[in-house]
Amino acid sequence: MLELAILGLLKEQPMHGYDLRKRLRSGFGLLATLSFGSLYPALARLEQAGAVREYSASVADPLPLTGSLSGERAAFRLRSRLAARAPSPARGGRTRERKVYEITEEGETMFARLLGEQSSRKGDDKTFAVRWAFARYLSNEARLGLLEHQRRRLADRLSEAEAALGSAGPALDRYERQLAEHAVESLAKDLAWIDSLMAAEESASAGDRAEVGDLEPLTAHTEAS
Amino acid sequence: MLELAILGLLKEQPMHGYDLRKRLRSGFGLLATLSFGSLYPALARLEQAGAVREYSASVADPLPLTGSLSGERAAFRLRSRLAARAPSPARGGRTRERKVYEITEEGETMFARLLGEQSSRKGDDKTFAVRWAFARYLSNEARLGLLEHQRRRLADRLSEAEAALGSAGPALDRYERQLAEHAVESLAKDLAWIDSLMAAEESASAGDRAEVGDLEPLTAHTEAS
DNA sequence: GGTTACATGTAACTAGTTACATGATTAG
DNA sequence: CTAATCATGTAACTAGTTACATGTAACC
Repeated sequence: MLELAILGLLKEQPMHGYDLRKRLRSGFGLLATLSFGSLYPALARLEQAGAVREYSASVADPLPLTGSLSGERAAFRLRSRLAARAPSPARGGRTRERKVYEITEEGETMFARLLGEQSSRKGDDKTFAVRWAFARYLSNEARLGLLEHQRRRLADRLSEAEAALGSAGPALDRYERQLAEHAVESLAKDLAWIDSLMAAEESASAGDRAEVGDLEPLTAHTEAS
Repeated sequence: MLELAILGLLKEQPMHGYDLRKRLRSGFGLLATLSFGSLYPALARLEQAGAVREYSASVADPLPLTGSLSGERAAFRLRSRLAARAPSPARGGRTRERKVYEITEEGETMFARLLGEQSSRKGDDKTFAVRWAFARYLSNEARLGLLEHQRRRLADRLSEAEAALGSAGPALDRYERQLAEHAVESLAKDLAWIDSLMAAEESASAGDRAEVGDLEPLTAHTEAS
């Protein structure tokens, strides 16, 4: 899952570890506690597997993290600029070695595989969150499949939680009951969220097929960005 | 955390592994996927540490999982009954070996330590959930401390998530935004839940001190079970 | 001159997972 | 008689964590 997230971020833009961690922590709320102790080994594994390539960089100007250049082109320009640089940077520049990673062709393949690989064992909520963050790389059908899968998981957990409240309910003390009730509420809300995403996907899909007029077309194309 | 949950359940009643797993899966929504591969090693570790004691049992009548006998007394009666049984059970009885575990004095101490140990590193939501399930074993102050700790964690994550939506918001695609917005909503809801628990604790605490009349005493003693 | 943020990594540990292996009991 | 459920366990693996170790650069 961490691999998927790293590859997805590197797909947008080459980055070094420290920035990757910042993006991972803020971008996906659920990876909020990611530490270097897991990030760097993960990068090493990805490099070993040929999914990312690293070039040591000693750059005077920081990487354009807020830049609008997209993917491959940004990487290419950055490499060119780095290659053209003198080995000893100007005084006041950032001389500390930074390993900048970029995704390879193999990495792109791996990313696609990890993103699509939904039926297999892996399936916690964080994994779903990471996949959904990169849902733009999926086909409409794959997105719907992902949502259906997650919906089933949540529905199962919800009925288990409801059953637990129903059967063991009277025997629970106030704290256990507070916990069980909150679990049910949270799951119900997550489920409703998934349903809203599915509705949005379905109307977007209907819109794509230019079938306007049967599914409240007002909401079909108000999607931003 | 698994250790804490196991000890907490065994504190109520001796049990064997299979039942322990059922209780863990249904009782705490968050341990829903617990597998034997982690449960049995955990029991072995606890036994090694002297926190639980095991007696091989070959019982014809199933353990009274729904029984109303509490803790020590139930364990005592069960042991007595087992000791009095003939070694070869009647035909049709349950001859399969079942290892019934019970908590020891050392285990009680360990449970108390694990339950109170809040400031240390451990701190995911599941850990909080397990602790809250056993909140009846904590003092009023300890309960409030636990809630305050969890509140701080959630508030931090919420402001991070809000900041991410605010700063990176415009650059996010629709899927990333859906994710970020849902994260903010979920965290806000969890935070509100913690606040309601704190309010309930504070009024219960006020009620305990017999200071009626200053904190809307109507809600102070409506707590169930 | 000190604190904070940047930057990379390793070692030991925590806490689980899936897949496999085995076998008894019960319900249809 | 066969499938489901009960019951216990091991081996190999996954995916992280904290604590340690090291140093640079920017800010005040």
